[in-house]
Amino acid sequence: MGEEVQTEALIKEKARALFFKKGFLDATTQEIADEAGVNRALIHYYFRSREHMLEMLLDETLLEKKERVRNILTSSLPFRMKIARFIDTLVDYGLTYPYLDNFIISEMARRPDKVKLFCSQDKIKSSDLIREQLEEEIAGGKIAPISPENFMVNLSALCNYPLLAKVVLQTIHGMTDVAYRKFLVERKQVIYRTIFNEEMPELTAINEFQKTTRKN
Amino acid sequence: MGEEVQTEALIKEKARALFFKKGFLDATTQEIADEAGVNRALIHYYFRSREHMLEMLLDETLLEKKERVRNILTSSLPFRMKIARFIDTLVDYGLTYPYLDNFIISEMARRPDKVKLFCSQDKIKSSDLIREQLEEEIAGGKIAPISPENFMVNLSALCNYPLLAKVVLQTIHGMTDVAYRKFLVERKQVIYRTIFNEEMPELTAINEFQKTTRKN
DNA sequence: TTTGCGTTTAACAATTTTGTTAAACAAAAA
DNA sequence: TTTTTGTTTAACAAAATTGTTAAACGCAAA
Repeated sequence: MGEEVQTEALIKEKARALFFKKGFLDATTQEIADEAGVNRALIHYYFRSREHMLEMLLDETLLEKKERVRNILTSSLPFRMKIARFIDTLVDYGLTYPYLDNFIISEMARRPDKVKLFCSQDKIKSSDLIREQLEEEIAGGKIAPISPENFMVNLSALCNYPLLAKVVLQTIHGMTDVAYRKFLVERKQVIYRTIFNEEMPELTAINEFQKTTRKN
Repeated sequence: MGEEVQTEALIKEKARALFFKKGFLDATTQEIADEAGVNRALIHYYFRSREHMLEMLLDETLLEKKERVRNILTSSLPFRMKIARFIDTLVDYGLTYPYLDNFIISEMARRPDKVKLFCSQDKIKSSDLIREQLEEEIAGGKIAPISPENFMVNLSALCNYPLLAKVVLQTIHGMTDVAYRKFLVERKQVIYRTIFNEEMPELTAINEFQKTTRKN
C-alpha cells in the first residue's frame, strides 16, 4: 500500500496554495502536479477531473469560511463586539488566503450556474443575522440609519477589497509583502472606526467578556 | 479599400463588452471574433496577438478611468463635493463595465510584471491628491483621524466591491440585474453617509456650485 | 514466496487554442 | 481596364492542455 491519504491531502494543500495563496488563478493540472511533486495523472486518479477538483476545493473552503462567520454572527456577544470579531476574522482569513475571494469571484463569473448551488447552501443571509441588533443600535441613535444589507456590504467591502486589489494597491504604494500585511492588520481598527466612529475594543477584552458571560 | 477603422473599432468594442460587461474573463479569440461577426484571423491582423490586444484594451480603459478620477480629485471643488463626485463617477463607471475591475485584478495576478508598467504611468498617487484637504477636515474636527491611504482605500472599497462581488451578492439576495443596478445607484448615498455621517449633497447642487465659482 | 490491492507512473489520444500564410476580394488610383 | 492598396477569409501548423490506459511498483496478507 502506498500513502493514499497523505498524497491526496498533499495535492489538495498544494493546489489550495497555488490558487488561494499565490494567486495562479488558472494553474494547469501540470502545474499543480509539479507543485505537489507528483505525476499529473494522480490529479485525475484522486479527483477525476480538474473541474471536479475545483468544485471540491471551493466547496470545502467556502464552507469553512461561512461556518466561522456564522459562528460569530450567531454568538451572544453585544453588537459592537460581534462586529469587531467579524472584522478580525475576515481580515485574518484574507491574510491566510490572499487570493481566495479573487478566485471565487473569477470562478463564479465563469460558471454562473454553479453560483446558485454554492449560495443556496446557506439558508440564512448574514444580513438577517444582524438585523435585530442593528435596528436596536439605530433606534438608540448610536449609528446612522442603514439597511442590514448595506451594512453587511459595507463591512465585507472594507475587509475584503484590500485583498482583492492586493497586487494593484501594493504596487501603487510600493509595499513589500510584509509591509502590506502590516497595513492590513492595522486596517482592522480603521474599519471599525469607519463603521462606528469610535475606537475598536481590544480583542482580549472581548474574549474576557465572553468567558465572563459564559460562566453566568 | 474595405472598412478598416470600423472593423477594428468594432472588434475592440465587442471584446470590451465580452471582457468588461459580460464577464467572460477568458474569452478565446474565436469567441471575440464570433461576437464581432468576423473571421478569427482578423484579430491577429489588427492586434498581432491575443496578448497584445489585451494589453491595448487594458491600457486604454485604465487610462480613461484614471483621467476621470484625476480630473475630479484635482478640481477646485470643496472636499465633500469632490468626494461626492468621486463616488458618483466610480459607481457609474462600474455600472457601465461591471466586470472591469474584476478583469484587471485577474489579469494583474496573472502578469505581476505588467502591473508595474500600468501603475507607474500615474506619477501621483490619488491619496496624495486629497491629503491636504483631508488634513483640514481632520484638523477642523469634521472627520475622525485617518490616513489618506486608508481613506482612499475605504472609498474605493465601498464603491468597487459590490461590483467585484456582483454575481455572489446578486445571487445571495436574489436580485435581478435591474434590481442590482438600482441597489448600486442607491448605495451612492449610503457610501457618502458611511464616510461623512451626513446626507450627500445633490449632484445638481455641485454642478451649480462649480458654475458659480468658475464665473468669479 | 507469491498473490492481491491500492498507488504511481509513462505513454498515448483527443481536443482546444493560438498563430501563420497564401489566396480571394473590394474599392480607389493609374 | 488594370493596378495597387488594404481588408477578409479559409486552411494549415504548432503548441498546450486535458483525460485515458496499461503497465510498473510497493507493501501486506496468504
